[in-house]
Amino acid sequence: MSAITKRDKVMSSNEEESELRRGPWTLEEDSLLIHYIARHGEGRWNMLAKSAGLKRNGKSCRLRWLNYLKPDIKRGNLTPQEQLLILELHSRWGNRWSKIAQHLPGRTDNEIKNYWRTRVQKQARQLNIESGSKKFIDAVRCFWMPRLIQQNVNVEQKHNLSPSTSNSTTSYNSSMSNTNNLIHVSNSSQPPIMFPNTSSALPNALSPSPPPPPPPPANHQFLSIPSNNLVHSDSLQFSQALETSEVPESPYYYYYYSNNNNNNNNNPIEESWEVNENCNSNNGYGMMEGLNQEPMSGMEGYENLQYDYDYQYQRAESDEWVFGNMGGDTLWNMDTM
DNA sequence: AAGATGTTCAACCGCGGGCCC
DNA sequence: TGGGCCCGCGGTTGAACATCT
Repeated sequence: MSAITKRDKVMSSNEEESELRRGPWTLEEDSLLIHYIARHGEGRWNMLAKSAGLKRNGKSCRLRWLNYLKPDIKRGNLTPQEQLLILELHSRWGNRWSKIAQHLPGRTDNEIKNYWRTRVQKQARQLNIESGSKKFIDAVRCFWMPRLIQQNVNVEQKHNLSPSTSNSTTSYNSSMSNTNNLIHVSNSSQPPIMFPNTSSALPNALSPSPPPPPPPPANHQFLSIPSNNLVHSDSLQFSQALETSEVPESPYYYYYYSNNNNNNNNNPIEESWEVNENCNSNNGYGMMEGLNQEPMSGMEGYENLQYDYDYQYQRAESDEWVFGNMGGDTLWNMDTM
């Protein structure tokens, strides 16, 4: 018999290709795939597709299984905790969707990617900031993340985990505990903020507190948001931005983000989010007080810190939130989150 | 009510890496 | 060592649905 030429193979392959179905999966196809994998397991997708009697290529079967049919796929909207984790991990790893997805059980890389493109990038467009830019990451960390944390608090209050009244001027006491696979960041009058601790998410929140964050750079521009917007509105106008740079008056509270480069273990997540209490005057943060002090003063001893801080300040007295590194008339719409 | 526009997300595509022969 | 195959990843598309005008 004549040998099968490469051309024959290509033609045969093309004929098969033309018979392959594309587009949305039918219930029948889903059923075939589910039952075949239940009996034989997954993998070897091209062979699987043929053996299962599916007129699909292996890639399509794999995608359908991993992104839709697999039993442990989680359905429904991303929770604030999940959104927070995505923002955090993306700021660390960029578009490494599968890597990010590994830390959100039941969520697929495709889902996370879609979330990023449809929600997060939309916000970036509305803010007129290039997503992925330093400015955008700042905005995410300084504004979006705290809002998600606030959402967490609201959700947990709703579930009566810790009945209490919300009081945004309450000081955080930095107490932390680790129970039930959750990291708790709690304070005396609000329910704990919980980060999922799956795959050691944000594990270093339990490590000893790093040194206090530096004061904002002298060239930081601050925007102030009236507290009634913060509390009641889902759509915050940034147009009330202060025109001039201003160091926030203390007392204030901040979230800070530390990138602990001293930690040389193999844990892929090296950062921690912590909520700290500020600190009136005589505690090492005193350089933050007052508008007339040189913002960079008080940095002695911190020059060589291997921490990369981002921070958000809240004035306890005025209940205003002040953000660093943002400018322009912008709108951040929480409705789309 | 209907067409235009915007949004979401399942599915496809191309590419690169790893493995095997 | 190079070619073929498989797998997984990130980017992109387009159908379905929602909202706006």
